[in-house]
Amino acid sequence: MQRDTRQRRAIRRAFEEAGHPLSPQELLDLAQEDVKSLGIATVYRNIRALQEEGWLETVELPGEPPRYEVAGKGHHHHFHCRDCDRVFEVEGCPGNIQAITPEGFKLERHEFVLYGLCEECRT
Amino acid sequence: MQRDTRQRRAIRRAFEEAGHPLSPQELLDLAQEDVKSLGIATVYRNIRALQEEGWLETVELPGEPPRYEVAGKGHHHHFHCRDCDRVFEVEGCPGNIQAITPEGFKLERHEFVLYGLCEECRT
DNA sequence: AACATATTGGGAGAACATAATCAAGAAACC
DNA sequence: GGTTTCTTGATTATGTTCTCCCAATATGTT
Repeated sequence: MQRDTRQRRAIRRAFEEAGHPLSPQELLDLAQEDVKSLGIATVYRNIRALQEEGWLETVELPGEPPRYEVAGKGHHHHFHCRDCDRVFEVEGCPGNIQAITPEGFKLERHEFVLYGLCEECRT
Repeated sequence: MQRDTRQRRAIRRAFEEAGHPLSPQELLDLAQEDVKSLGIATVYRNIRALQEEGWLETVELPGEPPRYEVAGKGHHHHFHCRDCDRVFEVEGCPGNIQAITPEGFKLERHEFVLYGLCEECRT
């Protein structure tokens, strides 16, 4: 059976407290505040386990290794800060996507990525 | 000075005839129709040269290695076919992007990626 | 507390994309 | 045509991300 370890708790907590998608390295850094001995292998292992469990979802952005976020948030997009490199959630969705889909193509889903400076880095 | 080689001609021609972004491997396959001995190292070398020259631009899509397309096309987005894995250009741009940008964030640019089936794969 | 076993940490290593190396070949110029 | 030197092709190396392995450790159970 699945055990409730300090490491797994720290990892889950990091996601909940961060409130935005985390890369494995970001996750390691945050979770190490709870469990300083945490290793990167454990991070990857738990990311996989939490994904299979349906608790985590993958966030893929152009030219970036995957990040992960807590699942079940409903349709949203992401904002990537070019300064601090963090990714934030964006509510809502711009207008008529079907309208720009090429003739004859079947649109199934879409991703939208905003770039710029987050509130903190803007100053 | 820069020499005009069969390989370089084949690579340029592949981009022009394809009319959509190419991965290094796709480029190799296409350009080998002209120059069967073409090697992957030459492909990467010429991609870099053509980029520095401003003739090529990088197209980054989520979770994918970069593709490249002929530069100077003006603002557009991309459609990724889940079946044939090819990427196509999409004209136009959906509505009000600033409207969904989080409070206090500075929006500088955006990417938009459509997914589904291209005309050929739809059948 | 003692046991059974899931989990961890750290290092080795697989997988992938791309860059460096270098001898051989091919453009450009005389 | 001969020479110079840029370019190529094949191989090897590199960087990155992620997985595997295994002895040591921690958890849940009795």
